[in-house]
Amino acid sequence: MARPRTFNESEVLERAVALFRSRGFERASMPELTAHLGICRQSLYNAFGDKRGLYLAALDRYGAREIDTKLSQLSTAPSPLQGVQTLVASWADYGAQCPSEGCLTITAIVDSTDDEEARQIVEGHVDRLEKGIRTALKKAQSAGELTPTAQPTRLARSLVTTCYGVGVLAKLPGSTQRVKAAVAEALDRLNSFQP
Amino acid sequence: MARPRTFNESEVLERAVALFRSRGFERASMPELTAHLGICRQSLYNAFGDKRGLYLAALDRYGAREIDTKLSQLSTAPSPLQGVQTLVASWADYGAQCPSEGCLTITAIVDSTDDEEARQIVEGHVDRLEKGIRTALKKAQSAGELTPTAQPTRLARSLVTTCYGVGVLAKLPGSTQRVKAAVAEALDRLNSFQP
DNA sequence: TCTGTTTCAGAACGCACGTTCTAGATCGAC
DNA sequence: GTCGATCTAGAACGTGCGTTCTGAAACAGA
Repeated sequence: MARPRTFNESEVLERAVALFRSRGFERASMPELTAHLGICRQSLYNAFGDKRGLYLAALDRYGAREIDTKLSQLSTAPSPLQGVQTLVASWADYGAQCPSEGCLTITAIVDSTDDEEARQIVEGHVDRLEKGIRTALKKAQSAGELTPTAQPTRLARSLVTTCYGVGVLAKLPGSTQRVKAAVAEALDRLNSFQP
Repeated sequence: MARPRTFNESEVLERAVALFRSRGFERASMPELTAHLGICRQSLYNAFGDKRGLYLAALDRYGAREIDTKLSQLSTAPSPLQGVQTLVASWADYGAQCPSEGCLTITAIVDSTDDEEARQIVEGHVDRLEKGIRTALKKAQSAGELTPTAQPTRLARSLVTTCYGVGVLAKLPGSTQRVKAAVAEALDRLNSFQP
């Protein structure tokens, strides 16, 4: 009876993510969105309610995928500490990224301060990243990769802060060296707790 | 012949800074601006050209004042190292700030990616902060407050990144502990280079 | 084939925006 | 007092926005 959806909602969402990343929520207009998403206005409204609904869905999709990617570096590493090292080192890649591919989470933090729902979505992603790092650091400590004097919780919190600092400054073309330095310092700090 | 300006342009600019901080560039509408600035539309256009002109002026004013404040902590301290320590420690205050008082520099970095002029303004401020810290660290090293193994340039770059990471996460209500941890870690890292 | 939903293209809606214009009041300089 | 620029208040401009509506085409299930 009912005709199933013909367009791929997941692909549409990914394209929305891309546009929101490069244009932001306000500047990404509905005409632009429909053009890049490959579906007409009406289908978009049927699927996501309105522009903000699409944005929240894109925000959640982006954050989940981003954090998944980061955390997978922890689980696939030979050891917990090496996992964190790999993860932190990978942040240096942000320095070489195209400015139009900035972190959507950071964008949302900055200009969705008055959108409680958006805030909760991004806060969830940040928390998840921090938790993943903290867990890995605790494992590393238990495994003897870190000295007992290391403070996994504090370290994890600090590393997350560095991560988002890198995410912001990477948007400034002249910050390549800053990003590299921040990553190098974070790694040195981490390694200073090795026995 | 000519009648001098009656309103205080400096005060107007400060009020513009406050509104742009809490609302962002796009959301701060002209009616809102004229209401909060205490001058009428026409005067605003005469003085600043247009909305973007006012924004750039506010951005520059904010950044200059912000960096001035930070750097003054370096110059008034008993020693170069204590100056940096005081400066870094003060970033923890961001954690307790009202969300509507976020860093305008960060806002500009995030949603003025395609405004070359705005980008240059904020890049100048970031550079100035980094340079101030680097100079202080070099002085500290020369004075024997830091070991010869410390790398002032790299440290300064890393600290600036931490500063802006703190600035972003401070906008998330649940980040008080993260901000504190980042500051504490940065201080520990700094102090680890003391002879 | 029929039926009912989805998709499409595009027109149309109301609204808020940044900006410009008009006209009168204000006030320092001459 | 006169001149000329500045400030005020408010109407009005055009534009682009998000959204809704219209009607026809596409297409899966009965």
